[in-house]
Amino acid sequence: MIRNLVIVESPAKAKTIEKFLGKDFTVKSSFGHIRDLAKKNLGIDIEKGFKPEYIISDEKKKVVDDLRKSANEAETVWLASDEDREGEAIAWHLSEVLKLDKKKTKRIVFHEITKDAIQNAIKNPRGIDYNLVNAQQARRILDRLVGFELSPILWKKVKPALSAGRVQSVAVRLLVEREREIFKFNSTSFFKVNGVFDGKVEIKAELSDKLKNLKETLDFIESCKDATFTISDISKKPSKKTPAPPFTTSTLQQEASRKLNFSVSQTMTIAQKLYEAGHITYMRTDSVNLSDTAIDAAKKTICEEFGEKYHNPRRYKTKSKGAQEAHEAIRPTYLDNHKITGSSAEQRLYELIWKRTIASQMSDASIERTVVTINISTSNYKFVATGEVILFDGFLKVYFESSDDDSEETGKDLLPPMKAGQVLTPKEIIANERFTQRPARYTEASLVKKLEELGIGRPSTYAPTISTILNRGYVLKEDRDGIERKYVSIVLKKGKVTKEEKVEITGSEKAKLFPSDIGIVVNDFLVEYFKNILSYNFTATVEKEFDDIAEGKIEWAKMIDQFYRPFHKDVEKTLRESDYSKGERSLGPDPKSGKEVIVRIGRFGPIAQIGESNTETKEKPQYASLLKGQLIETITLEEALKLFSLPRNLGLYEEKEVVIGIGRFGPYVRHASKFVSLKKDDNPLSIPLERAIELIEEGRKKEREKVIKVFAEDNTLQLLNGRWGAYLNHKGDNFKLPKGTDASKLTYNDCLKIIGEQKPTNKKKKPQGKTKR
DNA sequence: CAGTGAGCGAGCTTCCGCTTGACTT
Repeated sequence: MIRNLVIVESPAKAKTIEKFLGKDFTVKSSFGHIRDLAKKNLGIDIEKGFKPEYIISDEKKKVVDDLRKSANEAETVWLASDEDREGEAIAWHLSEVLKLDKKKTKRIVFHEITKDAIQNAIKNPRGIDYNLVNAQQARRILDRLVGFELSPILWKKVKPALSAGRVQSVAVRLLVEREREIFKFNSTSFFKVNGVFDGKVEIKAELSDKLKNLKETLDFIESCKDATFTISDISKKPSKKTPAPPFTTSTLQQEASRKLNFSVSQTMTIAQKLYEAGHITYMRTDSVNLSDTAIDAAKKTICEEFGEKYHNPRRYKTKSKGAQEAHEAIRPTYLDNHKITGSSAEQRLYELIWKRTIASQMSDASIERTVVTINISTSNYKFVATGEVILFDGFLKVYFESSDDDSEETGKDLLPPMKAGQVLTPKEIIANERFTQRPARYTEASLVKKLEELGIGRPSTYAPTISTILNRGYVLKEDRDGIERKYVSIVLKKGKVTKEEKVEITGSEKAKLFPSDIGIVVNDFLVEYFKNILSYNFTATVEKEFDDIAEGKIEWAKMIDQFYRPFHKDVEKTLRESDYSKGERSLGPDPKSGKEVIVRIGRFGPIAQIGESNTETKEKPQYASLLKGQLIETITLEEALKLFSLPRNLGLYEEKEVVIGIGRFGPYVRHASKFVSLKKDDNPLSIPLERAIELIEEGRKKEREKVIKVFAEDNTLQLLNGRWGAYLNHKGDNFKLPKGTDASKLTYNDCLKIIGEQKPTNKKKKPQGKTKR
């Protein structure tokens, strides 16, 4: 017999709460939403006022059955999901699905997981807020309508199995537009002049202005030969630095990316582990709020470890409006725990969270900036030396937030004592040609930051959204090598001016997001026909209306109707009038044949094509796939023509032809009817025979190592080496080895046992298998 | 490891936000 059943969203939260409530209360979890719109036929009856059809998915049936059983037994059911739109909807779905009797059902919310807060909530129950529920239903239905009406248009007009949605399509748009800014960007050069002056310590100064061109720079450097350098002014300015607020999902993803090189999904998986182990508070939150308990604990830790003057209590306000303070910021549950046990990634992420939280409750750092101005007797330009002294480190003792732009660090060293009027002797004056910087490509984390600024997506969806646009092939996450760039360097040393041309590497990228051709074509198509939904403020606009529904100012079905009618008209018009979209672009005539060279999206990806097929003359065009990194939008005629040199015969090896080509899995070398993929750095257009042979041999070695053991008793049973280590193969079925098995020691009987006990891992998905995002 | 939308053709793909496992060749 259960007297009181409390239902929350997450099992970890259930466990914590149960401790506070005593034995009269049983706490269970709904594991998020328990039902959703049916996937067939939209799941919405548009004719009947957008009536939603909700379905409990197979995975959730067990959870629901269990909850139903407990609810029937219970005297009182307490629905304790979050206070926001989604949480209210969860409570409502529960009350509907479990057919809860209103008299014995109570809705409660708490803002903090503490004994007091929870007991207080129990004392102040309320009913379900149907306006809030309706706002959620409107959000859900709008997203379904947009996603399930736009995606099929893409299947017909671009390519099957593509997708579009309120969030993902705007994310792709951001990347496409940034890439276009980069195409268009024209870098201009200027000269930056640095002076090094003698002193007890070297004094490094920078010319206050950038010089426009080479002539001006040479004139200036010449003029420095006979110049006197005098300190004209020394000013000292106090300044301070303030700690960043505690982590939200988005800021945690950004810092873990910058400081630890984690992808956003890695960060979330590790944070989930920390949460389940009880080390940190909930990791999906947009709140920067710390509980009173946490603020007190931080005070204690800071005072004990660093002293009272390092402590400065602060309360942070979440910028995104609304009553979303249901969650706290992401923080350690026990602030006196500096470190935890766990994997190295877990430890590092925990430490980051600990430092950020502690720092947010520490004093400002106070800094003194010294600016020394140095006059040049032969010029109106001035040198400026900047020094920084930290007078009090404050929060900097534990933590400093990184920033995205990796601009060159300017020398902010300690300056030696100096006084105005002092004459300085130049040791060296260097003018280097510099270039204006193109806009930066997005990383996963900087894209999340941008989406959050636009109010698009939620903490629980940032990582899945990135996976979606990667999985659809709209976006590639890649490293790119930089290119060499020449620059001029002029040095004045010991009265002599030398001019030199130097080379630097520029534009290299690591783990950056690049839009693909398909991403660009889909984006352009959607922007042309659905400008409204693709606009950056579409979400903000509809959010306002959802808020109005939540406040009872408008009726949800009316809002949806007003959106849907014009939208659906656009959908029909687009299906009727738009052309098949393959991103075609003409590059001009082929110098050999005079036929037109075009690039476009083909059935299997972007291709270049010479000539057109002609049914009368039975003429067929030539085709060649584009290489990785080449885009329809930017490829030149010369680059495209080079692609037609594939497949290319490099010569003979062991009396058989070595051929380079591009296939389904990218560039390959073929030899004796075996295929080996080229490595990332190999260019199929220029790879030499020796390197190809190297790859062939590598391929042979791998194949030799692939088979660990074949059993004499049954040669269809093999132990093989795969991407994730050893596995068993039997007549085409694969089997996982139990954890910690030493593959080389397995006997025939051991293997038979494994096969008997396990299901093959490579079987086709169940017909009703869940979709992976 | 081909092919580069017609031209036999069923039925499928897809959204966003809540939550965890199950699972990966």
